[in-house]
Amino acid sequence: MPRLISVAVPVPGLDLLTYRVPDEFDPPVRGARVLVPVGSRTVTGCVVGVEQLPESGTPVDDPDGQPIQLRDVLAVLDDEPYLADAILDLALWVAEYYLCGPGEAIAAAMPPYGSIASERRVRITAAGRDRARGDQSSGCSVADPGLLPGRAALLQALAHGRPVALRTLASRAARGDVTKATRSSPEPPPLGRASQPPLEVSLRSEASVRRIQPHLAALERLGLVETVQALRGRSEAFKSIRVAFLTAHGAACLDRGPSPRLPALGTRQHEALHLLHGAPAGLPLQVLSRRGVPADVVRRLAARGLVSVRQVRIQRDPVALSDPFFGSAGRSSSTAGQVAERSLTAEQRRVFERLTELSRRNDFRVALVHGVTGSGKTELYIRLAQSVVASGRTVLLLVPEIALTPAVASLVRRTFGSRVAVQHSALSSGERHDQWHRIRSGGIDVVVGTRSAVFAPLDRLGLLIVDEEHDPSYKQEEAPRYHARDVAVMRAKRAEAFVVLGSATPSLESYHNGLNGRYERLTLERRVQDRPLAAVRIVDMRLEYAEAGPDVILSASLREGIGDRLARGEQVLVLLNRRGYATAVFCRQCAATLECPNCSVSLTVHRASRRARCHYCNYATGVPGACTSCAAPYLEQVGFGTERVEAEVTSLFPGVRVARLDRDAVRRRGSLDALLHRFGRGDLQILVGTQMIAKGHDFPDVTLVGVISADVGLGLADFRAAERTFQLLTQVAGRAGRGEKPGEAIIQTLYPDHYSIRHACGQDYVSFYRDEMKFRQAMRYPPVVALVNAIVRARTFGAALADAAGLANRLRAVSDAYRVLGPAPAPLGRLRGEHRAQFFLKGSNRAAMRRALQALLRDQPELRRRMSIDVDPVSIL
DNA sequence: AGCACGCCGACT
DNA sequence: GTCGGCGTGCTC
Repeated sequence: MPRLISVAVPVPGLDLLTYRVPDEFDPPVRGARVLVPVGSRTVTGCVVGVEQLPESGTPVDDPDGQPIQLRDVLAVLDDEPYLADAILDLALWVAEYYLCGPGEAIAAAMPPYGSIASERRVRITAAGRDRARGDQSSGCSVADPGLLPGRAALLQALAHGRPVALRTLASRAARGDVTKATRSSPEPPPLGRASQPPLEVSLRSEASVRRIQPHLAALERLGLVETVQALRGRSEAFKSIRVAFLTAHGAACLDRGPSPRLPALGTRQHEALHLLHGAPAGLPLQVLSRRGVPADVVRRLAARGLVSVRQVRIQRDPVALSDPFFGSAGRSSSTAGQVAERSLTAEQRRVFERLTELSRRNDFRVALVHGVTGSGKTELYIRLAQSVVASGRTVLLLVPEIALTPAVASLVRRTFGSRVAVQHSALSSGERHDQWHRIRSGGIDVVVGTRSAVFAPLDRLGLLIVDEEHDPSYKQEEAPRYHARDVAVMRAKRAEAFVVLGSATPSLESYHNGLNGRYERLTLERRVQDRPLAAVRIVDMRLEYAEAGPDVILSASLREGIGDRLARGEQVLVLLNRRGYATAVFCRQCAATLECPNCSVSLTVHRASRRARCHYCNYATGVPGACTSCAAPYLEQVGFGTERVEAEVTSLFPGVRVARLDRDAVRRRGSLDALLHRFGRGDLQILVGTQMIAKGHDFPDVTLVGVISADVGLGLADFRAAERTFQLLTQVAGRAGRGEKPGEAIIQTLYPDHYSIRHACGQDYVSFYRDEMKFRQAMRYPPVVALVNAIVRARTFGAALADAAGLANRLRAVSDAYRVLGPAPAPLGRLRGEHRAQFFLKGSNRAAMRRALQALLRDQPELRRRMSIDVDPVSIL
């Protein structure tokens, strides 16, 4: 009787599928990977359940009760679980809680190169080759009269004979304008009303694949090309290097000295033997060549049997590569190397003792460490981790985004040596792969990583730390839309481990849980060494504009403040949470702004690239000289971003060493590290940037932080706008005065009386919490209720709204355990060419909300394509 | 997410 | 008719 397994496949929204295991296979264990057919392709799935075929009847029925013809597993890739039960179960919980498919959630827990999938490739046939050759020899550029030009071009692109993946072919076609050639008329679209805006097709490779598909089908029908299914994936993702060893024979020759039987050894060959003699573990060929022994010398020695060369698997080491302490930058000057020696303040000691006590109970608990910026939280984390590792359990330390990871990682590395692994998105796939396998093999005590590291395959987990737990980057904004902090808490619950959430500005959710007793609240009110918090000064920009005109960017106070610090050789951070040079291009004649053709936002001017760009879909166009709607030449660039502030600072303080830190400036790998390094070393005096500069860096020479337009974001239609603003201002003010010298923050705003700005100036979290909770209570927003956001996409706005209304009504009819709000236009009414409507579910009965949505998706699985559901949304924009 | 299928308007 | 663009449904 055939055995059956249920398998999670990496197909969005698909539930578990059941496959038969052919008798000749050993049945796979839960957590093993299997190669299975799905439709017309082959994918890597993960075994979630192993079952026996029922005695008779139909094992699996489709929704209409018809039995499904089960297919066979093609291959079993693992003898033992690839994903441990703990990880697999955690991923399945994520799928359930965040309403995504099990395969999607499991994919988030998989390392790079963990999957193999089939890929359709096309290859030219003999007949096709004849035909293509005919084209070339005929010499005329208008090829084969029997073939459309596009098809002839595709054939030419395949003429070399090797199978080509569709994606590759499509991009080649897009570049080589194969598809353009298929368009009958080369004339540009008529001017006037451009009803179809030019979607940036090249960005959507899926679309270009789609475009060539029918051409290929036609060529295949003609017998000119054929399709081959090839498995793609890397069998050996580990990196290996070639290492030379002295053989016994070689060693003997050396001992005997110059042997009459080996007269032809050159000096370099001798040298090589000597070098290898001193290195019993062998020497990599790379090292030998650096010491003057080229590879061919080694090869000759190997041919004589004096030396053997072996492939040795090595670990890529991302920490060593990007360790800022190879210089002397950033955190190093105040914390690194001092963790062990420095004695704790009385307050730190009290908190540390309590944390240690809680961690020793070996059960599930959550502590919220609410400590002001600079109160030494990182130090506590590391000491606590030490004590947990000493007790034989492992530690997972989550940090927000990559900006902080290298600094914290190398600090941790200094404490724990090589039993530390790092996981974050800026690592190459190869590095992440290596780190993942190191963790899984059990040689790791501490993992430091960003969001996705919450799935790190650590065993014997004793402690999970979520640093800066309020940080929005813990929320994944695409499927699976999980929140790493909440997944960490769930993981700890299942592993009976201890969780520490730390922040100077806790999320309202966590603080609320602290007050209601679900989390234990521990407070650090003072900075280490009793350093004062930065003095905060508000500059009312309404007064500034009245005095100095509407074009002022840096207020008189801020200019003066910067001048003072520069004179004293101190450093300055300038925050503006908005990228680019100008935020919009505005026509003074017809009042139109230059908008993205695909999204309902204005384009941002980037000066460096001389382009106007959409920050949502990446559409870019040249900055026009005249209005695109009325042709008037009176265009004005309004609003400003970091690029403009950088230019302003440069012109106000000629000769000052200033740099910009935002997503545009650090796109290249390693440039973020380099920039932070230069600033930490004092090569730069001023750093202008977005919220990236606010995140946890420790630069002791920064004594002034300036905030331009503190209210960016307050106007957004997001119920977390005030919380975000408060957090950002408090965090960035915390960057000042971390060394010997006291710090100051100057905050420019149009709303000096807004409570989030007022309380941030007083660095008064508790008052902010109280005021913000009044708003959340009144409006019934989290953490008062649970919130689910659903966005429905459609071709027209009317269709999106109508579909959303239908769904909202169905949900209302199912249960009254929650409220359904909407539908309404989504804040970004148009995104990437699609219209969007949204509705919300609010209620305190999460299970009821989840069940209703699950039922909806079960009954209308086609919705998956057009609706996205966000449980516990962090941003509703 | 792919991928196949089938409909429909445009054009030869 | 044929071509090509586009929406829809399916995947054990």
